[in-house]
Amino acid sequence: MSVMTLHRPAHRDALALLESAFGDGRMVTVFGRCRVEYDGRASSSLGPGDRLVVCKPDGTILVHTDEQREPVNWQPPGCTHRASVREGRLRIRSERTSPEERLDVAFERIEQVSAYEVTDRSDLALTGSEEDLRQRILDDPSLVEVGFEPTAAERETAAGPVDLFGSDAEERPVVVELKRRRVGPSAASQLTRYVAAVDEEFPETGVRGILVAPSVTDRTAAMLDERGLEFVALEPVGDEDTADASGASPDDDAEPG
Amino acid sequence: MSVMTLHRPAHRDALALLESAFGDGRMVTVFGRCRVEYDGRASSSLGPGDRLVVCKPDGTILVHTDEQREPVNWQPPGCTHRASVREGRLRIRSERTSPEERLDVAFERIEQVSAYEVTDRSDLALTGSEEDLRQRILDDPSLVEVGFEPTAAERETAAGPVDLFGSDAEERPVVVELKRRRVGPSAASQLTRYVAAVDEEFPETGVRGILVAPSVTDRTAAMLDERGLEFVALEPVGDEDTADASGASPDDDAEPG
DNA sequence: TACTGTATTTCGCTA
DNA sequence: TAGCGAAGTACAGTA
Repeated sequence: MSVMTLHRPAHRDALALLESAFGDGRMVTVFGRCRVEYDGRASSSLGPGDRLVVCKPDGTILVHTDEQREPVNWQPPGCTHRASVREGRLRIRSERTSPEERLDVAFERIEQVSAYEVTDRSDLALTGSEEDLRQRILDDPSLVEVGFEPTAAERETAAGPVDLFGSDAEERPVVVELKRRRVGPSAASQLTRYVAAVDEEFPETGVRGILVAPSVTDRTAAMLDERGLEFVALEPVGDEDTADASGASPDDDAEPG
Repeated sequence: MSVMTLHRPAHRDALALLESAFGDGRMVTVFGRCRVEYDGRASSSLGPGDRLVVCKPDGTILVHTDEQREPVNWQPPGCTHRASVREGRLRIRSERTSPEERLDVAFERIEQVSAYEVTDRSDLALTGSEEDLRQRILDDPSLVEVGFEPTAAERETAAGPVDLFGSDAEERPVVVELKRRRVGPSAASQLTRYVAAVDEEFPETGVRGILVAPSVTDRTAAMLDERGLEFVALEPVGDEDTADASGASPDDDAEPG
């Protein structure tokens, strides 16, 4: 069966399902009143409350409350889950090494336990990333500046890899830093680091630094200005009127009403 | 009842439960074969597969596969969820404005739908954050350096707020940047920015910059050195042997075997 | 494994 | 609301 569910199970029955599912590679959800203790890179303690706990076959565990996108507690992939019953509580312990981390969830009441057989072969196709912005520029370098000729992407420097490297119409080296959204001071610092490193490679050549992003904050614009760096406004995807609520997208066959 | 669950429901029955739960402020999980389309800050398309979809009453929606801590698709809190049935598929649409974003999940098969009544009043108590590191230093400034006197936390400068600001034994201004874990180049850049800003405030005073963190990468150490910045090794919590598997913690009443 | 940077980052805080 | 920086960030790519 694809889903196995127990409602208000006795702890020992819940335990049996959990152990079976952990052994099987099935995904598990447990909903009930629990406490959570975490110790590792940091430490945390969470008092009693109703939460949804999700255990994935890859060793991920998530503890979700009724709010926020982020789990209140979690363990990343690669952990080992074990279930047990001690002192009238169903416990799930998730551990890993390097770093040494431990998560303990103790249920005093279980409303529901489910185990799911999951199959998912599809990959996510995402557009609008920084990678898309880079491709857009490589397809048409004049978007940055007429005469700009990119010679390398992710070019290594003493300060780390530069998004785009090339030369301008006057053969001066050009360092381009790409951001998919409006940027703050850290992007200006980053570009500064790269330009300084390239400047040591090619002294006296007047290395230019160009930040390409949809927009910059005022303080960042000032920083760029002070340091003789440039800004070009550009987005990962062309002006496609992405958020058009009036026109129906091709694959959107839903109708209101 | 605290949990309401339907197994392999007809779409219209699943729809009824979803609409009721969205109206109620109950949390919902749906497990089944679905496709997902997202459009907003970026765009994505996800082909058919079995996934666990979680809808929270605060407007969060998560689409989880059997792998990774991160949902393959999501929508943050504040969104509006609507369910419908079109062309033989149960659809969940989650929308928000500013930014305009839309997530569509279309189920071709539903294995299980559950609605949960969630109550959670407990707050997470976390230790080991950067804030703890700051408090540790304010309690004993000599951890940074004998003679260091902090005068302000989060002190505003032209480059942004500085973690700790104060003076050394020789009355020189000191800028301290705190990190709870091993740091890379961006932390050095950050400190550089702050020191430059404070240096403009107090010219000719020999403003010092100190990075306080557990450790730094080699490249970062070189950057600090070049710029005349200093490093002090310190962790958010004292050496408490946090990851001690042999000794039982006070609140750990679980026994192996 | 360690280092580096991106992210539909999310989140909290402050002006 | 926008700006700014932290996070138990997670995650991918590379050396």
